[in-house]
Amino acid sequence: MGVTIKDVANLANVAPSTVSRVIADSSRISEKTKQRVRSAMKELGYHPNIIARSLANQTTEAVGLVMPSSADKVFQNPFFPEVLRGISTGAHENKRAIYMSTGETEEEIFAEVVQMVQGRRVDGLILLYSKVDDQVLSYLQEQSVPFVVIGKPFKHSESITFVDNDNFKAGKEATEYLIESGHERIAFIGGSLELVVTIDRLTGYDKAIQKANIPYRDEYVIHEEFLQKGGKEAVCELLSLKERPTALVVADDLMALGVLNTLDEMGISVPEDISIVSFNNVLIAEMARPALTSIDINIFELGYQAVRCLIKQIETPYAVAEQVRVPHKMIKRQSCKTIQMTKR
Amino acid sequence: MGVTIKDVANLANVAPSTVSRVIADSSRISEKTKQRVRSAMKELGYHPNIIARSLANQTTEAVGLVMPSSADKVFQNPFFPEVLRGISTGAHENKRAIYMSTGETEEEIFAEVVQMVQGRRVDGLILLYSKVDDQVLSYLQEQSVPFVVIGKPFKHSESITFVDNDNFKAGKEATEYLIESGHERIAFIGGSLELVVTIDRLTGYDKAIQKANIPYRDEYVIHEEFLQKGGKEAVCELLSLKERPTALVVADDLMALGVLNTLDEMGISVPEDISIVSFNNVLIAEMARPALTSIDINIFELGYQAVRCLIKQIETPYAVAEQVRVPHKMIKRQSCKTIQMTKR
DNA sequence: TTGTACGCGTTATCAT
DNA sequence: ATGATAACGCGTACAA
Repeated sequence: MGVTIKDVANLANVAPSTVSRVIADSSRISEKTKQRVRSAMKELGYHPNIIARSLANQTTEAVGLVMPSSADKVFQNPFFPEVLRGISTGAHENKRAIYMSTGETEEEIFAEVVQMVQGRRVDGLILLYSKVDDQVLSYLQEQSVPFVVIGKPFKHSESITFVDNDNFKAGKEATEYLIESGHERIAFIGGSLELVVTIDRLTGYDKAIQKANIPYRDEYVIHEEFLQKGGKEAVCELLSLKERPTALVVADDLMALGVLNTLDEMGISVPEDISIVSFNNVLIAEMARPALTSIDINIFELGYQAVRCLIKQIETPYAVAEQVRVPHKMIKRQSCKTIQMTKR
Repeated sequence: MGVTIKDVANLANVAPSTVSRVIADSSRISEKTKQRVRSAMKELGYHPNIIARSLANQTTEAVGLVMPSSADKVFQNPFFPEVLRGISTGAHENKRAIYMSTGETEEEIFAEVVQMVQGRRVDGLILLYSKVDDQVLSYLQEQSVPFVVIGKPFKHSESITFVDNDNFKAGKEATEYLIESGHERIAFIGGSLELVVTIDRLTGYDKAIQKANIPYRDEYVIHEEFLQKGGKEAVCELLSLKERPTALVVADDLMALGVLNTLDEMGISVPEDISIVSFNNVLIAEMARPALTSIDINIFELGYQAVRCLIKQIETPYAVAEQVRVPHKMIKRQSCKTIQMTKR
């Protein structure tokens, strides 16, 4: 079918190996021969067969992306397109292709990862999630395949390369901001406790209220999915309490949007009655009414840095694990209000 | 390094070709041998090298995705994650992997496509956009590589397999709905005229007002980017007119959100002062306040059907081009209002 | 039913 | 500086 290295070799009157060297721009080939070979390549419309090259030199120039298991729901969250954009940019700068997992259940995804790795389809992988007891992660570790986690691994994080925000600090700052604004009845609406990001932000929240001598209340901490539906359900729970919170720390913008709309339906206004700080600062945070005060976690950079780390790992085997902290920043908008201090 | 077909053959005391046949579950191998080989594979932890397989049988079991050139902006639109979800689901059902382009400029993307195709990295491609005079499309046609366009190709659409909505009809219906609600001063805010989808919806709009004997006004037709920023700019233009429109057909939910917020800032209320119908019905259409009346174009299905068509094309060479129309449906919400008829 | 031998397109090693 | 040849791991026509 296609034109191969042999065809080029014939036309240029050289050996196939010479053509190969010209492709690699080897310094041991005379400039004259290079010219001849190159014009032969052009004339024939030659393009190297990447598959054959991969087989010969055991490298693919491709990185694998492992999506979270609930792929159907996950794409609804703007986090993923944005992190994908960062990854895409990084991959492109490093001339790497992207290979995506398509599985939906955990088992399917695991099988795909094994395929990618053992099938030598990719040189390394990026995990777009981080959860407790992940078999994919264990597998990659024992195979010693280069990989990077976006988010902090639950265990052995010292020996794993990961890119993450300081979610503890972010959670703490969000909460402190509300405390400084005079709030004391502050609730936390987070995602699943299986996700390390939830744990970190919650711990930060905890630390902040503790530091301010505000008692921790179990009924003020709610866990739902990272979607607006989760936000809705959380609000219903919280508003049924005797002592309603005056402020909410919501672990995701999309959830916060659900919260916003539910509160609106119930005639509770933000920020007059309830203040909200959320996380991620995706587009909708700005577009919401009122616009949401949100912690910008620089999602693009998470993806971009993940690729950088991965390439580094691929190119320098036995490199030590690297931990990258992407800085966050609170973007203040209209969803928070200072209230009267109740004591002292 | 890894364990190969030969290792398995040795352990099972058979020839490598026998192992290969067991993998393919050939009917010409005795059940007894199969068992023996399989247990050998298990014992050694064997996994086929997909790269080698690809080289041998000239197939990759992977499909390539070509993103639009302005990758940075494009991911902000919820259209893409959703179509990606459809593609991902379809690919998974067909046991195909996904390769994504990472280039940003048109030239980069073109080079990548050539790599994918000539490098035999993919068996076929899906174009996630459709624009006038696309060199990628021309290239794929002349190479006779299986490919599917999401959206309608501008030229030669009969000979190209594509998956699209009936955007003409959708544009017409949206406009007719407003006309039936008593509106006559109806503006159209669309994306770039380079995009076929814009052309189709605009033509539908045109047809509808023509049919209703409403004169076409140049100043009522505006083209901006498919983002909320575009929506904002469009509104400013329209509201500076002497005769302000009473209704808007906005070609994208995200733009509509921009429109909504801009109108809000200017103290113009929706739907009391201006009615809006938009397209795509992504999550934010529902979450916007007021919730947007939007034409649901079934984005997931666009992606899903695209994969189906592509696989079909890959598996049956020389198949005729197929055109799939994904049905749309208007979702009525709170952004439209019936107004007093002015004449007759 | 199973084995032998060659080809897929490239790179790498060893000659020259 | 260049050529011949052997891998890379698998599929398959042909032989047995």
